[in-house]
Amino acid sequence: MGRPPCCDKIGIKKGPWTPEEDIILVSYIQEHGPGNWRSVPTNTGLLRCSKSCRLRWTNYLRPGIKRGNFTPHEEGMIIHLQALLGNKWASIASYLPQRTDNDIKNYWNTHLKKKLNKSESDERSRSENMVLQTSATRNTVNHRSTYASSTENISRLLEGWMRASPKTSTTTTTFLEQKMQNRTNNFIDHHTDQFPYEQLQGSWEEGHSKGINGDDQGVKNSESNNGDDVHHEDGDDDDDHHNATPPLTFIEKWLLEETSTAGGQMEEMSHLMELSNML
DNA sequence: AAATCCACCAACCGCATTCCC
DNA sequence: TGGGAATGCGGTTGGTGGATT
Repeated sequence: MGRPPCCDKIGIKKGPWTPEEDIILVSYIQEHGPGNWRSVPTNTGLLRCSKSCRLRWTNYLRPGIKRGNFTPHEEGMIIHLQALLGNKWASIASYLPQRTDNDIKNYWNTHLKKKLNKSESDERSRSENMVLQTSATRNTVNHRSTYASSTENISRLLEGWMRASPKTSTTTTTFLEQKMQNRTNNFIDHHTDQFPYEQLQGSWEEGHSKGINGDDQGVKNSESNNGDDVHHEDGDDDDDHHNATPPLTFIEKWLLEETSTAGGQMEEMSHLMELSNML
């Protein structure tokens, strides 16, 4: 709207944050809590715009952030969720509470996209041969949306991932992560070759039309991680959205169903309901 | 050992949305 | 209710370090 970017102001510093700046920002947030970012530069004397402060906090300094390599389970989650939600990184990040949207986005752009492209091109060359041989199957394939075709490739990719992936992870630590891992394992174990994409798509589109989709409607972005080490961001309007208990999205329902059919215990269900409330 | 290439990721930019007066 | 300001989000860039030539 013609508004000059806040970081264009004279005297505003750009570039990598120094440890000193980090310390100033962290100690300020420890005292005042996150939120009200516009007051941060003025109150701390940091030569950074409010936006930059917020970004530094949410993507780097915030407690509970897990850094380093993504586990195969996390990778699988991202692939699934990207197929379902598209490039809604904030929404995807809400399902991987220890990862930031920026982290996930970077990982997708640098690793997963390449993998998928490769598997897609492999598949294309394979399917070209198939098409020549079996024209009878062509119609059903052509009637599928791009959504379906892309998820098929994802499913194939996951097939490889499943086989390579250990059943127990030594890197996951939290209850939440373990639950996610179980969900993913159960899903992979039972449905890799028969994932109901068409069904999903239908329900998803239904959800869309009812307003389940959207950045903040169906999938709430959770800034709260595993509770213990997280300062909840109070005072920020957006956090009100985050605090609200969201309705179960289709994805959550699907994950719950997967778990219940694989395990089915009530205890498990209640844990997952808890998780659903957390998200 | 130096130059070049490449992958990774922190940080920035700009648009969209939400808030507040 | 409208408009300006603040905030959130996704795309993109640029610096850095490791690998390769």
